[in-house]
This record gives sequence, structure tokens and C-alpha cells, in this order.
Amino acid sequence: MSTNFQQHKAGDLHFLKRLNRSAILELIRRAPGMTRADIATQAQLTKATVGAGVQSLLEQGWLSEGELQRSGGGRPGRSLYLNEQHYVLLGAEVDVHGLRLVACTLTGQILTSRQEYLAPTTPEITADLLADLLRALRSSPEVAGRQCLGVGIALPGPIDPKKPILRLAPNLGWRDIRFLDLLRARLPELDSLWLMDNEAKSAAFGELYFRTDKITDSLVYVSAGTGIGSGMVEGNHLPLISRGLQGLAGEIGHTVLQPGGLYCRCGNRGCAETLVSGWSIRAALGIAEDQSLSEALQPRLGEAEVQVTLRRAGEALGTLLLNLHHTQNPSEIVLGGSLVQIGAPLLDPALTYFKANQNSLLGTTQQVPIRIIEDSTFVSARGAAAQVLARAIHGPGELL
Amino acid sequence: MSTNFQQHKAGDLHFLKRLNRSAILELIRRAPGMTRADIATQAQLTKATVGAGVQSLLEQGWLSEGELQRSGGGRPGRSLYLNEQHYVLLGAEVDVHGLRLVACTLTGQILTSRQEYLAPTTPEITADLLADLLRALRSSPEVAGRQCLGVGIALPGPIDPKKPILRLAPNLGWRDIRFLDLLRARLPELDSLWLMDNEAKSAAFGELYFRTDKITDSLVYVSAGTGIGSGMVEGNHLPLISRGLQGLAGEIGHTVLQPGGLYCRCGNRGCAETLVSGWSIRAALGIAEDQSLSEALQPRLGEAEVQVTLRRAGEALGTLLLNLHHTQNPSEIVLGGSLVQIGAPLLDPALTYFKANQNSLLGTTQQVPIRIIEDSTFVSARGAAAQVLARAIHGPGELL
DNA sequence: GCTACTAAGTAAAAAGTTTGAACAAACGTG
DNA sequence: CACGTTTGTTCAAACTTTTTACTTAGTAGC
Repeated sequence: MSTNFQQHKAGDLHFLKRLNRSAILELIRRAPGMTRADIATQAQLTKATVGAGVQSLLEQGWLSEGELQRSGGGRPGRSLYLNEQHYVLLGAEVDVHGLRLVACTLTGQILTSRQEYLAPTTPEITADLLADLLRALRSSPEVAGRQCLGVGIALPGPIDPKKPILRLAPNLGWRDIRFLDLLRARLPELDSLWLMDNEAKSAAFGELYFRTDKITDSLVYVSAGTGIGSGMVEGNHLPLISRGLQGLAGEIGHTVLQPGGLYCRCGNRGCAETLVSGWSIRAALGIAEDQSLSEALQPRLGEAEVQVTLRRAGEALGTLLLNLHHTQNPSEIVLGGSLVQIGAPLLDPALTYFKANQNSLLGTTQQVPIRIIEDSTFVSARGAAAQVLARAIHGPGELL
Repeated sequence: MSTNFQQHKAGDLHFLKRLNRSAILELIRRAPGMTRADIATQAQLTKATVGAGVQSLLEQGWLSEGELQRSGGGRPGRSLYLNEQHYVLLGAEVDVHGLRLVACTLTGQILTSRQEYLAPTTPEITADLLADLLRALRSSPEVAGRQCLGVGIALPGPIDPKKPILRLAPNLGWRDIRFLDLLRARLPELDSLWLMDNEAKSAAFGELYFRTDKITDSLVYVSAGTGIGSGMVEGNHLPLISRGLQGLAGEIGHTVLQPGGLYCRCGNRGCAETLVSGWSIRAALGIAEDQSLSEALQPRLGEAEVQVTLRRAGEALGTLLLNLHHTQNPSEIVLGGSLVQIGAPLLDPALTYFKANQNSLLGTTQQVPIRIIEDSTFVSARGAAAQVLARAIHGPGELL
């Protein structure tokens, strides 16, 4: 479900044409401002083929021409950019705190966003509200004139990799929900691409895909909130999301860090979430669910009990990061989620532990960067929009 | 390095032809006995294209025609198989115990194998011996008449994903070795494909690739010997090996299971290897390195100390498997390596723990199969041969 | 200001691949 | 033994990329 397409085993002539168009688009997407000649060199195509491809992409509103480039001798080439005016991508996230929506351009620029607080309720009521918000977003002034490529939804739980079913969302109290079907039924007028995915996987995909500087081979996004999830994206040309058999790939909150430790919500003992997660910190420090965790902690940071709890949670988080390093070894780790707002008391022990231990095996000095996203409000929703774009470019269908 | 090719961004006409040839080959490889008509249906190609492709593959010795198939009405189709007579794949593994070599056919049938004991020594001496053995294997009666597609080498340590450098092999005492260059220099007459990879990754690849029944999307091979390594292979059409930035993906022996626990060989504390690994069991029970671990344990299985150590090691192994389940969630886990020979005292606790805990999160009854390979002597060498085949079929080059 | 030079992009013929439709081959059935 | 059915092949047609030549647009030198 979503961004890992079965590569067409074989291809006809039309497939080849489409492949070349998408290669051109992908090159421009990742290095904006390329000229036709640059593309011909990098994609190993002839000038003629590139010229024809660019022409059709210009006509379809995918590309736009920019200024003339470096004039060092011969005729200067004309810069090419993604057309930021013609299309729009819609993304949304549902979680315990409510709904978040974004509309963005082909480069991931957010045109407009919405946020609506909603206590966990039934899938149907949630879908009703989300459908209304999507409709409103679609007709907002920033979006209205554009062609909509599709809608991506990010959800807080594992999703079946074969069928669009949300297997479980413990924070919402949902199980085996075909949320995409509920939503599509309420929005028949939007007959473009539809997809849904796990929020950490969407976020990971978006962070890798909507990036033009420091392009990396792989990336893990760690979503630290009420629970701890992660998403791994690998592969340079077309990033693939690791899903696994049941969509459980990335459920690092339920890896065991303390055999025989405390009981977890899942029933096992010693899961990482028993040490570091929104719910376990709340439980340890007696903080109710209806108040913000970081706000409740702020005045209490001087208390010894709070300090110890956060330091231990931070060390557990560091251990989790180190284990990811030795299991997946991503080129970059991105840390987001509401727990990040707790700040240094939690993050310092985590980063210190990770940095101190990451190079013991190889003895190198190469550092795997950990990027911390202070405000990850719209990261998953934007990532879901990124998945829509990826499917439009590389997936099956008559687009492009 | 090895089997993850940068998908040609764009393609010319020749590329398309090659893609279709490789799709035909891949279909027959995975479902031997298909007819041209079956292929045309499944690959979405026309009969004419398939006919031409099959013809050229027959002439090049990739395929052979078999018997006539089901005669239910019309003209029966002719079965197609991989040609088991024309080509040969060579694979070898270097580890603490010595060298292992296999020569196999396109379906992974082992034509002949060699095993040579060798105490860890310098890379040069090892390469000298391995070159001699490869030469001998090449001219053995089972192999001599065949065309060699290439040689794959499996090594016990992380390998740089960009360059063919063995970063570290603690058991051999090697660091930053260009072993493939050493070997190629000694075998200039073998100018076919050359590749090297980590032994667990090679094994994982081979177990998934050389399989025609129960084809799965993904597979993790856990290699439990002196240390603990793993390899993850994912992707149905062309299985991809997870490597990571520094080739550390799969180094599960150095994930932390016991924060603040014993010191590991790597310098960190509480690594899985401190609980379950050849070296830690030897250390705990005072078994010298020059005797076989399983043989030394056999007469001592009644001792309480031995029972406790093995049970604890088994539980740690079970935890490791469960953490893999929640991190990568492979369709199948395959367990090999010399520790498997210890048998039930180690494996029963591991499997019991895994089975008891694997379904707590989703609450399903679906079981992720764990296959135990009793004799994994040639699994990595055969996997390296499988990687040669995959590169010949899908990789760049004029083959096919 | 003119010419020479360089590189980018385009137009039309040429080459190569898949396709489509017709055809030949092989088997079972009545 | 004729008929229906399915497999596999043949050859002209369609389509895409390539090749080649040419136009375009700027810089540099005199």
C-alpha cells in the first residue's frame, strides 16, 4: 500500500517513454535549475529525446522554464524547474490530538495548512470531519485553481502492506479499519490518487523525498510521542519504504530493551515504550492525559524524580537510536514527535549516549547525523503528500 | 557493492530489450516449466516479443526446452527451464574456520564443493590459498566445460556499500582490506563478474533468490556463530539487500539488550553478543577456541552452569529475533551458523520466547516462520553465487 | 562592429523494438 | 478425418530513440 510499486516486470514502448519522462522529472526535482543539456548528460539520453520529453512535461504543467544559465562560451542553457503553479498535493494526519492538513506544491512548499483538535472518536465521525476539512482546503484561495494530484493520509499505527487497512491504532482505539474507504466515500468528487500510510513512514518518506540539499541514501524518522514508532526509507532513485510482512517494520517502541522489565501496553515485558514514551512518562510522574506533557513538565524540571525519569527515558531513547544504527544503519536519523518539546532533559542523555557509542564497532570518526525537528506538527501530513507525488511520477496510471 | 544496482534512471531502446529478456528469465527462474504463452500472459508482453526473447536466450545457453505441457484442447506449449548445463556460478566463504567453496548451476544446485580448514592468517596468505582452490574448482570435471558467470566471496564482517572494502573482520583480525583486489590479482584468467559481500547478507540473498516454492517478499538470515550477524533482503522482483551507510545494517550482535551490562568486544556495554555468541559462551564456560563448541558442550549438558548459560543465551537470542520482528518484520527468519549445532538447549528457549511474544502487538494468529538450518556449511558461499547470478541478469554489462 | 568560436536546442531521416494480424503447427474430440 | 482450440512464428506497421545536420544564442577577439 502506497509507495512501493511492483516494478513492471517487462515493458512496452509506451513504458519506456514514461520511464524517460519520469527520469527527467526526477532529475529536475532533485537538482532544480538543470538545463536540457545537463539532463541529457546525467540521464544518458540524447539531446533530442530530452528535448521532446521536456516539451511534453512543459505542456502538461509539470515543468516551467526559468532564466538563462551560465554563459561561458556557447549558447546558454535555459534552467528548468518544477512548475509550482499548476498542481497541488493534499496530505493529512490523524492522531490522538486531532487532524492536521496541508496542501503543498510539487517541491513540498506548504501552500496552506489546517489544524483541528479532536478527541479520539469513531472512524466514521473522524472521516466526516476530515472530509469537510479536505473539501474546505481544496476550495481555499491558495489551492482552488490547481489540479489536485491526490490525497495522502497518515495514521498512527501499522497498516497492512497489501491492503489499505489500518491494523491497529492503540491511541485512537481503532482496529482493522478501512479508513481510506470511509474517506473516499465521503469525497467522491476527488477522484485522483488516494493512499494512506503509517505516520512515521510517511514522515520518513517526506523528509527524504522533499529534499534537494544533502541528499542521502536512506533515512529513519523516529516519531516519539504517546508511543514510539519509526519509518525507514532506503534507495536513491526511488526511495522505498520498509514495511515488512504485517506492516510492523519500524515498531521500535516494542523492541525489548529490558528483558523481564515492566509490562507494556502490548502485553510483553521490557519494551522500549515502558521506558520512553508519552504514556510511560505520564504514568511515572502522574500527569493526566488531558494536559500537555511538555507544559506539565516545565515547572517541575527541578524535581529529582522528574530529572531521574527523564534522564532514564533519554538513555533508553539513546539506546533505541544506537540499536537502529546497528540494525538499519541509516544515513541520517530524524527525530520528531511531541516528546521532542521536552527538550534537553530528555534529548541530551539520548544524544550523548548515541554519540559516545556509535563508532565503537568500526572505529571510524564518521558521524551519523541526528536531526531534531522542533516542530513536527505537519511533517507526517506533508510526507503523505510526498507519497502522492511519488506515486504520480513513478506509479502506474496515465499521469505524466 | 554487489546486488543493489542503481536503477538506470532512463533507458534507451537496447535497455528495454534487455529488461524484457531479464523479465522472461526471471519468470522462468521462479516458476520453472512455464511456456511462452504463460510468460506472455504474466509479463504483459505479446507472444511475438516473448518468442523472440526466448529464442535469443535459448541460443545464448540461458534456457533449455523441456517436455510438452498440458494438452487440454489446443496445441500444447513447450516447457521452458533454466539451462543447467551451460553456465556455472562460483561462490566462496572465508571465516575463522577456513575456506568453503561451491560451484553451482543457475538454479542453485551445487555441482561440487570444497572445504579447507585454515586458522586465521593474513589476507594475502588467505587469498593465495583461495585462489588455488578456485582454480582447482574451476577445472574440476563437474565444472570444466561450463562458462563461468562470475565469482562471489562472502566475508565475516561489514563491507563498505560503495567500495569493495572489508571494513572489519574481528574474527580474522582484518581491517580495511580490499580482499577482492587481492584475489582478482591472483586469478587474472577469471575475468567474469567479481563481487564480495558480508556472509550473512550473502546467505540471506541466496536463501530468498534460489527458491521456487514459498516465495516470500522479505527474509532475514541470522548467522549465529562466533559473533551474531544478520542480513535482510526485501523486494519481490529484484530482492534488495539492506546495507546502510557504512554497511553496518544487520549488526544485531551489537544492539544493546542489557543497558549497563557486560563489556562487549566492541567496547560498548550490554550488546547482545555478551549474552549469546560463540565467544561469550566459550568465555562463560571456559571452552578453548581450538575445540568445537558444540562438541565441547555435548558431554557437559547435564551441568547446571551449562544449562543456565545456554538458557540465558537462548532467551537473548529469542529477544533478538523478537526485536527483528518489530524492527524489520520479515516474512521469514532463517537461522543458521555454528551455534545452531548446540540444538535444543539453546534453540528451545529462543523459539519459545519468540512464539509467545510475536503476536502481542497485533493480536493476530499469523505466525512468522522461523526456519532453522542444521547444516549451514555452504549457505553463505552459495548465497554469494546467487548474487553473481542476480548481477548477471539484472546488473549492467553485456551479459544476457 | 564584424567575424570566429562554442555550446544549447531543434528538425528530419534512420535504426531498432514492440505490436498486431495473419498464419502454421500440434493436439483432442466427435 | 474434419473441426475447434491453443501455441508459437512470420512480417509489415507503429512508435520511440538515435543519428546527423542545422539553427539559435551567447562570448571573445580583432
